[in-house]
Amino acid sequence: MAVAVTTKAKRPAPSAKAKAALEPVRDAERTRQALLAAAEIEFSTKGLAGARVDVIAEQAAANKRMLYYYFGSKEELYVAVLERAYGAMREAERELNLTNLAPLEAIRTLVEFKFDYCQQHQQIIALLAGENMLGAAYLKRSKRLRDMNLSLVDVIRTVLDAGMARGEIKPGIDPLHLYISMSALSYFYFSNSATLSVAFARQLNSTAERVLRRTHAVDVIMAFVKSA
Amino acid sequence: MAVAVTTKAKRPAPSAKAKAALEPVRDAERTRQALLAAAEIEFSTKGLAGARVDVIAEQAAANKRMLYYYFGSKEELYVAVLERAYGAMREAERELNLTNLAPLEAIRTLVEFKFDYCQQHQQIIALLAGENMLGAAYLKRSKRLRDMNLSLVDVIRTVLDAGMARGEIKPGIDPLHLYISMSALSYFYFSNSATLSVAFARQLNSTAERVLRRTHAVDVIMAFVKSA
Amino acid sequence: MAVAVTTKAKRPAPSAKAKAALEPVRDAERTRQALLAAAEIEFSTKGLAGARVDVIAEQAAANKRMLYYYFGSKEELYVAVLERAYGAMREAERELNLTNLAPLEAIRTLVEFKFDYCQQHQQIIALLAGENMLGAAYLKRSKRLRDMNLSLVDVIRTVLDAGMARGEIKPGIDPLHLYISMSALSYFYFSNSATLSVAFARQLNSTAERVLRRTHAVDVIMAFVKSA
Amino acid sequence: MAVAVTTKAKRPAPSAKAKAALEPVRDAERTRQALLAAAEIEFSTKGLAGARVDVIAEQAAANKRMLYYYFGSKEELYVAVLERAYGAMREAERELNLTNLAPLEAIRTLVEFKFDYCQQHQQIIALLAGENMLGAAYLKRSKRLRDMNLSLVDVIRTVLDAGMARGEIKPGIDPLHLYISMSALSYFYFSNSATLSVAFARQLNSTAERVLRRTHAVDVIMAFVKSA
DNA sequence: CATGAATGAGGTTTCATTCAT
DNA sequence: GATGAATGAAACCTCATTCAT
Repeated sequence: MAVAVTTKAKRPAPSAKAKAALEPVRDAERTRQALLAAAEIEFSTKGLAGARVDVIAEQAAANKRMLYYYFGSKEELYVAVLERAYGAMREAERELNLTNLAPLEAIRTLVEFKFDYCQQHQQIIALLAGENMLGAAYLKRSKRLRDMNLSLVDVIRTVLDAGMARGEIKPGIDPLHLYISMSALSYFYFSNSATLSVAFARQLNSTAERVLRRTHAVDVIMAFVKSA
Repeated sequence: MAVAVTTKAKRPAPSAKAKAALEPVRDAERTRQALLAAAEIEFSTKGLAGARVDVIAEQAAANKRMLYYYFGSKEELYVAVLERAYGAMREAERELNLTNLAPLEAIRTLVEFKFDYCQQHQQIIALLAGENMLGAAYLKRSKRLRDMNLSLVDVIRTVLDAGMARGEIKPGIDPLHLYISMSALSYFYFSNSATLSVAFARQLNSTAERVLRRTHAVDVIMAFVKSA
Repeated sequence: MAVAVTTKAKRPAPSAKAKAALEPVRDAERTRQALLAAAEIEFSTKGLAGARVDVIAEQAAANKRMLYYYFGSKEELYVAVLERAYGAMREAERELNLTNLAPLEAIRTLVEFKFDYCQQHQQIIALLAGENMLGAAYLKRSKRLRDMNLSLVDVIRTVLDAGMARGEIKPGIDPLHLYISMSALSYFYFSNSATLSVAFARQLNSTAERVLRRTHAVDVIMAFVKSA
Repeated sequence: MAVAVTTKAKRPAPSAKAKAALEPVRDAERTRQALLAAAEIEFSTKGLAGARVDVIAEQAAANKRMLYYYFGSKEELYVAVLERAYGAMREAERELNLTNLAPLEAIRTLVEFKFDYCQQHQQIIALLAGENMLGAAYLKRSKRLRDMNLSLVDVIRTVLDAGMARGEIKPGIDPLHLYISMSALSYFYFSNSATLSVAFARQLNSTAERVLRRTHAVDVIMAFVKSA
């Protein structure tokens, strides 16, 4: 979804003339992006092993050969998808500028952001689920991904300290585990909604349920961080 | 035949008569269980699509044909694994007898139970992750699994009501979402430990880290349910 | 040709009953041999790169899957073919017992043997030609082949020494280069008969021509070794 | 365009006019030759089937499209390579002027020439080996190659007759088979040096070994032709 | 109940070749 | 003359499954 938009945004429909002059790539980039987008869907719904190269090519309206032309192999395409999705998530986190907000406001914002990002990028959740099943083998392999250090934890630490100084946030909170909890409350809801819905015979994907969940997640975290 | 000899060798030679009557049954069950155990590992580490029938048979020290003899197909074996793992988890939850405890104690117990169960059965987490990627297609298909209704939510509701009556637990908590949060705080930590460890360059699987996490999970939930 | 004979020789048409009892292999060995035989033809006429796995399977009246079942990969099958052909050649050389003959007789016998073996196993010539184009990469890789040390050179040395002692053979002949020359005179005639026939517009494969060549090869070597 | 710039850079900037007229032709020929050279290496090391069009183009620093532009197809390029190499060899033989030499000197010269040519053009040996595996199919197909009749045999016949007349060369030698033997003694040594080196655990490519071989080849042939 | 051999459908990958610029 | 992108056929290989014993 967001991917297609991003891609489109890159080429502001050039005139026929301009195109001839400025576009040395024919449609290389477009094809690449189409393959990535199709692959993201395929990998996130079927996993690395279950994904089919033919399906990806077909969905990208590209030739199967192109997939190898641009990415080398199914696995390398998978890594490319992972890198892009993971990188985008990190990038989004980095752009939050939480330190500009009041501490409690920053915490609330982050929880809501996590929830919204999960909702808007459910493929990433599935992608990560698959990657975790494989022991993060491909994430480890990718230099680009390993290097994306999560400075967000530092930001959280700063926020917690500021809140403590103000007496609004209780002391002794581990910023990493707080981050994990904030992620967990949203991620798990989306990642396991299928089995949960069956188990509880309650449609957890509904809009009403989501509103409920978002509020709940915020409440849980806020109750935890506030000083008594 | 050589086959019979091999089989016999496995345990103290019983009388010829007893052997004819009892042995095949027990060995059959043993083979079945070996296949299930091997399959659980294979499916939970590779997913349904990535799992290999040959590997399962080999790991079970059984013949591939037996797999089909007992389970019919790879998918049916997968469902059997799922049913067993999921059923066991439900069974464990049912045996908790939370209503015998004081409300806050019951909540704490449940959170700790969730954490401990996740830790002790990490294959189930991976299994569920895979199943969720597939939209819970097989869980839906299994009559046995659909019928395992989660009465635990009712138990939680009862506990919450009792706590409210005592003034120990704040009102307005949705028992289902509380259950999801309790699960999430432990499940996510285990299910995503591989990618989280890479992302934060911090070994989240260590014993020290686990102790930390368990306490943290309890703290988060307790802070949330307690009346202000 | 010889291959098929060898294979057949291994199973003296058992009665239906005996077969059931004695053959635990179903047709494993037969299938393996059929694949090897078909592969030898395919590899020797098309080379490793040009050979087609499908063709080999079809010619062996086997399923393509069996090829991988027994040999693992096209390359490993190629090595198996090479090992068998090369090993057989060495074995044949080893069985010559040249030291029992008078020196000059031994030399003549060896030249004639080389010629006859080349004629009877022209696939090996083509196989070796292909392998040499690849820099003997696979021959080097095969432990079995590397270990087949050519003691024949030692035999030749012994023969030359005996001949010198008798005054029948001239001194100073390098046994290795003599062996290479004996091989060359026959090998080259067969290995290059296709291009030579075109170049000289003379059908070098004819029986008449072969008789001529055999005599010629013997004459050249005998003239060389005899003391003046 | 960038292309023109690159091209220009290759040599001393000619006048604009001259450039338009002369450059394309010369560069065309240069590209053609680069492709032929790269193809010779590729075909001689991998064979027709194993050779890769991409590799040839890349090694020639040319575009793959050019390969098709100039040669039409991989096979036609192969034939072009074969024609060039084979033609050059024949041409070299033709320029020997053996009839100007004394008979025995002529024979010796030819053997040495064969050896030296093999050593200096080992790609041709590999090329011919590949072509022979294919039954000389492409050599047959090429009109140019078929027409290069090997008049050398006639020269040899003349030399032999002259030698016989002088009483220096023994009678009854078939000039074609003598030619084949002279070729064989050198060709086989080079064509099979890879497998021979492995088989005898002796590095046959060394300079010392080559000197030995050259002398040996001459000795063998001279011993054969000389009248007793 | 158990096993090794066999199979066909389908998966990933490679290749020579051509198109559009 | 030259180039990067694109293609379809076919190559090698894998997999779940079944047969014959």
